[in-house]
This record gives sequence, C-alpha cells and structure tokens, in this order.
Amino acid sequence: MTIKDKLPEELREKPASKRDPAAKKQALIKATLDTIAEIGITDTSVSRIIERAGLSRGMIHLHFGGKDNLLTVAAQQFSEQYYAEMDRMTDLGPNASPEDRVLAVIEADLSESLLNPRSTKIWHAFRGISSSHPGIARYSSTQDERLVSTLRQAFDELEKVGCYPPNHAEDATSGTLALLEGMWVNYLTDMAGFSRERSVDLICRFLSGLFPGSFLR
Amino acid sequence: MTIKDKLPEELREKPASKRDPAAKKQALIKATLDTIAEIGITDTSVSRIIERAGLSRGMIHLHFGGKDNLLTVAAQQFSEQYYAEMDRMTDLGPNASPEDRVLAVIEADLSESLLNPRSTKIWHAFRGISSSHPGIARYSSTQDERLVSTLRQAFDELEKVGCYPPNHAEDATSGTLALLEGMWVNYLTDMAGFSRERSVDLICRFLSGLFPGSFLR
DNA sequence: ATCACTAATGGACGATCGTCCATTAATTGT
DNA sequence: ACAATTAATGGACGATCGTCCATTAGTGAT
Repeated sequence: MTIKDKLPEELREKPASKRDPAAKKQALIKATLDTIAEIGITDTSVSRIIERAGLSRGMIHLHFGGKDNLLTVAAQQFSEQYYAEMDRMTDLGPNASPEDRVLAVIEADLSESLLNPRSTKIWHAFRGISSSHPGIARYSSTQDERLVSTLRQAFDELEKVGCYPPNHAEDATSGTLALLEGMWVNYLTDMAGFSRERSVDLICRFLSGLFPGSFLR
Repeated sequence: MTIKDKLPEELREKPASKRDPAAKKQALIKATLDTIAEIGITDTSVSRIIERAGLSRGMIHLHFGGKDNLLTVAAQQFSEQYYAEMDRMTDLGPNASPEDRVLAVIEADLSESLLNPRSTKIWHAFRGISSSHPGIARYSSTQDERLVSTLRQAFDELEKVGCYPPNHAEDATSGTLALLEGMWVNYLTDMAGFSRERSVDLICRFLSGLFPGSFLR
C-alpha cells in the first residue's frame, strides 16, 4: 500500500504518461476483449492485441507471463464487470417486493448495458473454448453464487405465501437462469429480430405459471 | 450415375481399400469434430486433423478447398445429425397426444445420444466462433424450422382445449427451447452434477404452470 | 546531476500455421 | 496390356504464431 493509493481518484490517475504498468495491463485486457468481439477468438493473436492496444510486443509476456494468462485474466475481469453491473442495477431499496427483485434481475440481464453485441460475442467465445481452457471455464458459468442466492431468496419468499410442491423455489431459480441463458443465445443468433421486451414478457409468463397471481403484466 | 450406384448397399461399399473419395471426406469430417471435442477449436489445426484421420496433408485442400470449408461442412453435418436423431426419437405414432409429443422432444434433447460430452463441446465451440464465421452461424441456431413447428403444433393443440392469453403457444415454444438451451449450458458447465431426470422435471414444472393439468409428473 | 531501478521496446527465435503442387499410385476404359 | 484418368501423397513455401531477452528510456531517490 503506497501513499498514492490514499489520494483521491482524480490525483491518483496522474502518471498517465510514459510509465504506468497498471494502465498498460488494463489496456491489454480491454484490447483483448475488443479483439475477441470484433474478429473472433480464433483470430485473436498476440499481434492483433498489441496492435489494438498500441503497445509493444513484449508487454504481454512482461505483464501476464503469456497469452494464455492474459486470456484468463480478461475472462475473469469480463465476468466481474458483468456481476458488478448486475449488482448495480438490482440494488433496490430494502422494501422491494420479492417479485420486483426477480424482475430486476431479469430486466438487468436483458438490458442494453449487459446484453449487447460485444458482451454476447465475448461471452459465447469464452464459453466455446472453456472446455479446453480450465482457467477460463471458471468464469463462463451463469451459476454465480450471489446471483443464484438473490433469486433463490426472492422465490423462497414468494413460496411462503402460497402452497407449493417441494423444491419449487429451487426450480424457479434454475429455470429463470436457464431461460435467460436461452435469451442470450437468441440474441447472439438473431440480433435484429430480438426484442428485449418480448423476452421479459415471455419469462414473466413462465413465472406467473409457477406463481399464480405474480409476474402478470 | 455409374452401375455401382445400383448395386445393393453391401456391395456398394466395397471399394473401401485405397481409393474412396467419399469415405476420405467423411473421415476428415469425423476427425475434425473429434479433434474439436478433444482439444478445442483453437488448437484444431490442419495437422491435428489429418493426423487423427490418418490421411495425408493435401487431402483437406483437395476435398474441401481449405480448412474453413471443412469446418463449415463439419458444422453442417453435425447439425444435420442432431436433427436426424431428434426426428428418429420423436417419431411417435399418429395418435400420440400433444403432451407426449412435447415430452418426446424434451427427453430426446436431454438424452444421452444427443446431449453428451462430445456433442456439447462441439456445439458450443461452433457457437463461440459463429459470430466471426458466417458460414458456421447458419448451423449454430436452435431455431430449426422443423423442430420449432413440431413444438408449435403440439402447443397449438393444447391451447385449443383451454382458454389462454394470446401468443400462448408461441411463447411456450420459445420458452421450451430456451429452457433446453439453458440445460445444455448447465451440462457443459458441470457434467458431474447434471441430472437429465431433474432437468426434464424442471421443464415440465414450468410447462404445467403454462398449461394447468398437463405435464404433471 | 547522477545513480539505481524498473517499465517498456522491438527484433530474433524456432515452431507451427494453412496452402499449394509436382509426383506417385490406383483404378477404369479400351 | 496399355493408356487415360483421377485419388492420394508429402514436402516446400511464405506467413504468422507465441515466447523471450538484450537494449533503451523514463522515474524517483540521493
């Protein structure tokens, strides 16, 4: 912990000029993700990445120890950014109904800021190579612990109100995530024909079947 | 059309020995898919493919005109095989109830013969590169026309029985496919923890919410 | 101003990439 | 038996891959 870290944000970002390892690392990560989104993961080479980042050839080995590590770190950061934005968008007040909290997750996941051409391409690219890159596989699952438990808690509360068969909240959680997964695939496959609103409505219709009286629109 | 083509199957497959373009093409396609499943699409090179097929270097260019074309043909054939097997498994008698026909699709899609380590890895690998390979994108959608209309027809019949809001059958169709999509992702992500039976049950629970009285187990 | 230190550069390296083609081998037709 | 035809081979090719390191340049301390 240096003294720099205690300064306010504006001053901390001063160096900016020639020497700034952290900024360079970040530039490489961003360049990696942008390259994947633009030309695909198979054509994302060290040359393409450093070219886009405007840096020199040795930087990847210097800062990450190799291309594979850079890819893994990029996947990790991409995943973290998704969940950070998801948190930001689902941070309702303490009095929000469980129904509203579920709806917030669905609408966030299908919103422009999370579901867009760039993110979908990157997400599916990483998932496509995940089975042969164990390090990346860890960040290509939808089953993020916190997201699951957010949904689970909300469905648990809804379950208490009525009388439901066993595992109802658990199935509702898994099913909602699966439906969202399917919507992302639909978006990747046909961006022009995709409608966020219709997708939300569709998921709500399924949920209102599970919890009669709720999720009606 | 040579005389060979008129001979019975057993005799037609005779050549088998040194010269057999069709068999060699097929061997290359199979080797391609196997390689993708085993070491991932990024490491699937011409060398790895011909090595696995036990053929010589020039074959890919000779029979397919290049690696990209081979990849596209492999994706196409993989997709066709999926739908052929799906057809085979959902070919119920003419008196099957709509409910049974929907169930047959779900159980087929989640069966060992369609959903297994090899097929999931290949499927997601192709989808991951689909945005940068337009030729492959055509075969990486779940929205196969015939499968959609099979489900759609069954849900239409179920819809007639009761009284439902507009677009009910359409939403049931999209939602079912989305749920299946999500189940494939779950399988890819965690094969050991995946249960086909629980997955079928989960989808049925969602569908019985949509069509009260049906899909109960 | 000088020094020690580390960020950053960019070219060299061997390996592998995908394509192509001159050659060889197998088959067919006469 | 002898062309004619076509399948198949396997090495050569230039391009590009990812890694590595000797060198240069910027920074902060004295």
